[in-house]
Amino acid sequence: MRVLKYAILGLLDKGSLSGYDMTSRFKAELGQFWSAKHSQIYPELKKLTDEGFIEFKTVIQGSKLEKKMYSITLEGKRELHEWLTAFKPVPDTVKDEFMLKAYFISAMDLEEAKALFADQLSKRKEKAAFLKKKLEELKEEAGQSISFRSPHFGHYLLLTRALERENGYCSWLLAALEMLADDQPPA
Amino acid sequence: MRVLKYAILGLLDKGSLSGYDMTSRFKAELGQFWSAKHSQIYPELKKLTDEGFIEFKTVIQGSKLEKKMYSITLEGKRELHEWLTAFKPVPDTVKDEFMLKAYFISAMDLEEAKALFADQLSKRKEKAAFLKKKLEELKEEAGQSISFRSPHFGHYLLLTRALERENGYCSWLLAALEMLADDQPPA
DNA sequence: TAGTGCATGTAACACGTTACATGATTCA
DNA sequence: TGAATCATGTAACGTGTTACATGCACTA
Repeated sequence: MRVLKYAILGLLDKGSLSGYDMTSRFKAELGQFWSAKHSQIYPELKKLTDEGFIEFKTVIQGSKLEKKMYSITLEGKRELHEWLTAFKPVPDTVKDEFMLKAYFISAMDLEEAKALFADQLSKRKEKAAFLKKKLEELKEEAGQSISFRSPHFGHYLLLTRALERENGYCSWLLAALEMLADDQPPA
Repeated sequence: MRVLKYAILGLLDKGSLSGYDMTSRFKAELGQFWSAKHSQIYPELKKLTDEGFIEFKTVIQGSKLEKKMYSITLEGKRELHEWLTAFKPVPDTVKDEFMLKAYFISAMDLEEAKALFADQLSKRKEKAAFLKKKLEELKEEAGQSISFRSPHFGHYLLLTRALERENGYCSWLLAALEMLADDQPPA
């Protein structure tokens, strides 16, 4: 369904960007929920240009370095809007390698399972703390309350969801670790 | 990192299965966190057999229909165990197309955003209800309390995590919808 | 006997990552 | 002047989906 196509259109709808800029965006905030490497972005930009959804102007940076600043066309805006407002089913599978290990927990012994879950909890806690800090920075930057009209609303939604996701994972890991701690070894 | 390889080894560690059986498992419980189509499974089974991690016996079903019952080798068990107990970093990106739309919310008008979020909430609620029912069925089937020693523990972990995941998504959607409802249109 | 499910496989294509390849700019 | 960052592209490979292809078993 070419989601990268829409990710690019959405980014360009907020303003002109180079391919390099997009790569950076995927590494930053947006990266919690979508990402792509430059090797995938550049060919997609070419394709979208050919299809007429975006266009570019070559800009000289410094004295020689060329970069292509892309912007969205009217056709592109229409295409983006159509995707945005379309209802889609919830995906059946959201892949999670750690949960696959959890499903196979019976192939580990108790101490190994405890170590695995404890490691995961510490890493998830760290990520949650990082996201919490990001959210506090955003709230400070945005000043008063963030609402639908705020230019930061999209970013706010992203961060609150990512934080909720990590916190939920931590709660579950903690509950699982408690069950492991309660284990009664067979006599 | 060939995660499908380990998913297959993990499934076979619990008992012999045909390729068809594995496809069914991915459609059922395990499918919340990992899945693969038969077109990907069959070549992987061949590869794992060549590598010596699994082996098969051809069984006749009925009078003619042949099926290959795979089982894990000692080498395969060692390989599985190594993967299971290895600590890995939390992935930077867990892709979520809906969250990409949420990030681009400013390209929609208020009514469109409300409709999109309301649709997603109703679908997520439905999925949460389905998972809750599955969890209750498991608890009933397992009888007394489920612990590390229970053969259902892996399944229990999977279901509780999947349910927590959907419930968390619902809470966030509800909070977002409240913010959209509170919108003060500019005079 | 027709439809659904069981059972296995390959081919073509789409999506994604790693590696290869090059060069300019900025700042310490 | 060396390192990090800006900037763009292609090639090879790995993963994942859809479509093509076939045939048996069960049951309504």
